[in-house]
Amino acid sequence: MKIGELARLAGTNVETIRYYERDGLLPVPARSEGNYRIYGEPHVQRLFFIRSCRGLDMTLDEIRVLLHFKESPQENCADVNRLLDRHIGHVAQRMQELQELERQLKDLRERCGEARDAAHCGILDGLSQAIVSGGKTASHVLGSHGHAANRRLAKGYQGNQG
Amino acid sequence: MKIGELARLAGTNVETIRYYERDGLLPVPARSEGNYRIYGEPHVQRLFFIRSCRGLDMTLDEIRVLLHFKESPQENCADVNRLLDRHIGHVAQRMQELQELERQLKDLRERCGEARDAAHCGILDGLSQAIVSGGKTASHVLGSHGHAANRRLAKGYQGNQG
DNA sequence: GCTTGACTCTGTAGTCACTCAAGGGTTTCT
DNA sequence: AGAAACCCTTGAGTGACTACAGAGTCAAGC
Repeated sequence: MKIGELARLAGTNVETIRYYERDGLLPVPARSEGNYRIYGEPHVQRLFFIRSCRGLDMTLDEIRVLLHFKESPQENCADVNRLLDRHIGHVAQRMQELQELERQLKDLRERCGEARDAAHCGILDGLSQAIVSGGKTASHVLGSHGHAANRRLAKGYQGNQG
Repeated sequence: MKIGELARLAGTNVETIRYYERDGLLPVPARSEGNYRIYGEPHVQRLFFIRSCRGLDMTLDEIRVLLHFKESPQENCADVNRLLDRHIGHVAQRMQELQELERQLKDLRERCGEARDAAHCGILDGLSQAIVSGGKTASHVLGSHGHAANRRLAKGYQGNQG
């Protein structure tokens, strides 16, 4: 099959597939006479695996490790467990951070229950006083905002400025 | 004061300050004879404000809006409220996503309670079957992983591969 | 006066996981 | 034959920084 069909099957877009190929996650496929990439079932399987892992928020590097284990079935899979455990740890940690964040934001929000002029806005005052003094908690996990790329995935979200 | 002192005060590093200047978040400061940036109290205040907002995971664009309101005290601050409400919504949504993620990861983890060979690893099997078929939930908020930059902030975290 | 070291400057490139666009070639349908 | 749909490569852009190269500045000590 050609790249478009593969993309449809996997629910990705074609640029992503080509990106994975460049990045070494997908093997270089055969080419047709007209220089089109030609994929087979193994590619479908592999792409599904990758997308499945990405759906679990794993990095491409983590996925690379998992793919390695899939390719080497004789190896012990303790490392797979470790990788997953660590990943679960990251997710849990990020959730805690977000909970704290939510608390702080709600605190802040209560400082300005209704609209008045910015000069007396409790929110701006609160931010000015750097009420958020807690030490840098940022782990390897990122904030509540994604990059532009991901942001564009969000059909319902239309930029910040309103 | 010079940029290094400002950085120490705010707990940032100097590149970040110069970045904010380039990006228009910090006003262009005066220069010394030797072409060093010279900052005063207003810069300190402003940088604190920015870092405070960043600590709440706001984007630089969101912060730009807030700074605008700080500069225009006569304006009505209803937009400040809206911005904060929306931000709170994003955080809440991301938390829900992470909860679902955690559930899936733990499910997956249980498929391989103890180490055996990768050929029979329930985790790899699970990932291969694309058990995570739920629709793309990615909102404008991002995954549990940050970029390399953020990752480097995490003193305790040493890369993925182990 | 000279050296050493800490600090600062500009400019550029890299991070992650893609996405988008330009400018062309190929295939398929009518 | 012509149009539409698909595919190709290359390069640039996203956010919020970080890192580095190569140069200049400054204060302290000898």
